[in-house]
Amino acid sequence: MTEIIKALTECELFTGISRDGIKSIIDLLAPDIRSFRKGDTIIVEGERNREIGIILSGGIVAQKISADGDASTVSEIDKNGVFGEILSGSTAISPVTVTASSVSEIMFINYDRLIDADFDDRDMYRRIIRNLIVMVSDSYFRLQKRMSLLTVGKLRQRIFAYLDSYSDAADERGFFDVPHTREAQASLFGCDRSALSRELSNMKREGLIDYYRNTFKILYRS
Amino acid sequence: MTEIIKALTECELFTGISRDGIKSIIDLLAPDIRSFRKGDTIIVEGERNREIGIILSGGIVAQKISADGDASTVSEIDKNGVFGEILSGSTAISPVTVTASSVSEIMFINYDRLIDADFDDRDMYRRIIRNLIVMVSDSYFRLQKRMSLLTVGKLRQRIFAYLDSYSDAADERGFFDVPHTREAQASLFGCDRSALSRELSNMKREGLIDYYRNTFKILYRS
DNA sequence: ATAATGATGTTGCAATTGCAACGAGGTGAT
DNA sequence: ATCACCTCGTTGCAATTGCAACATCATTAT
Repeated sequence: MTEIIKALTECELFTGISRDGIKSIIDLLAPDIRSFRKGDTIIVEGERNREIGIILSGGIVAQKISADGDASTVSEIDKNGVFGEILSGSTAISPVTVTASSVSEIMFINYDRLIDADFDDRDMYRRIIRNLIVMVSDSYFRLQKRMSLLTVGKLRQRIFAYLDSYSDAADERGFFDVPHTREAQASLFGCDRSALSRELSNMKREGLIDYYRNTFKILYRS
Repeated sequence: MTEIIKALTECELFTGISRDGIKSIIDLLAPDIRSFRKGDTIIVEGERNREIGIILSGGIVAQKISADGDASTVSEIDKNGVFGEILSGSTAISPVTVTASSVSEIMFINYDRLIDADFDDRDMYRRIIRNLIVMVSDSYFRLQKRMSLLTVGKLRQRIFAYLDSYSDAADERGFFDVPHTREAQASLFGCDRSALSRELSNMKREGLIDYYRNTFKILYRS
């Protein structure tokens, strides 16, 4: 039990709440804790879901099953991560199927029970509500930012927009790392991996950027 | 005052709350009501915002000002609509500039004051919180759906995905209307208007769809 | 060291799409 | 009715991108 509470202190939903506070919340909400083996289904695409999932150990993967049967991964979340919180609060049905990516232990907080709970400490209630709303709102803006990467005119502009967003962390020589593989980058830009490699080559040849694998440097911002 | 309350009953944030309830909320939160002339700035891109705006009359437009100075409209909201609620609850700065699209009267509810308010009626508080979260969560899924339109492989698939989402409202002959101009559709699909017109022609010629202007019919789903 | 595996770079070719320019139909104001 | 304006369709051409196949470079296991 103390083990669980310790894990929850690392969870965004409980930001700013003490261990004692978390303990009292657990007592009040009596959340389910369920175990999953790798590949077990947690949320089914097309169904409603009113549980906020907190990953105590292991991880999950959210996938969309296309009409022709193959699964495309939408997001992966690991220990201390939260999932299902946006869906719980919405009127929508799940756009994805969620499965365990490894042996996992997950705590489920019922959304309605959370909202309707009678907290003695109203400030603590407000704090959780604030945390919950921040998580959903920030997700919205992250998604919006990702979308802007997809809609900017040409591949080259998208690459620059992407590199810009990481260039803050450049070292004294101007080099910085990006966290995605070429394949993942291509998916962010909505293009083919080879098209991306090709355009990166072009930009290097034209003297606009320098790079090796995942380390980049912007030489000239067209 | 009764006029204002009547307007607020049409507002999503107050869904399920009686007029008396709305009145007591107004008394408690003492929201600002400000007037704007067409073109007046309400929210500035890059700044924080902690106010939920409710449009009592008139309308607003949210725009992104690109580096080369021209403004692209991100969204438009009219009477009884709400804006700024996602931004208020997030840690983000505004990605858009919001201006009045006509002479407008707007009520601003301070986010922190709303969350921290001491409601006598806790159920009413919960109701507003629920409404607020539903609005943000649903916005997330709307955005996600729009993004999926952009990322699906080919233009033709995107067109089908788009038409599908409106084909529920088909009449007995299978025709249905869509609410966007070609230009707006092209923007949704992230393509050129002429490319869209061309592909629509192709699909008509191949016998997959029939259409005239904004009225469509799906003949054969490839 | 060698082999196996995975990520990245390169390239030819074909298909898709962007761009620009123009024509046709529809709508509203005068 | 005429004109101005807006939306939509069409088309030629060039640029971009997708696809597929193969080469190179790194990393890890044996």
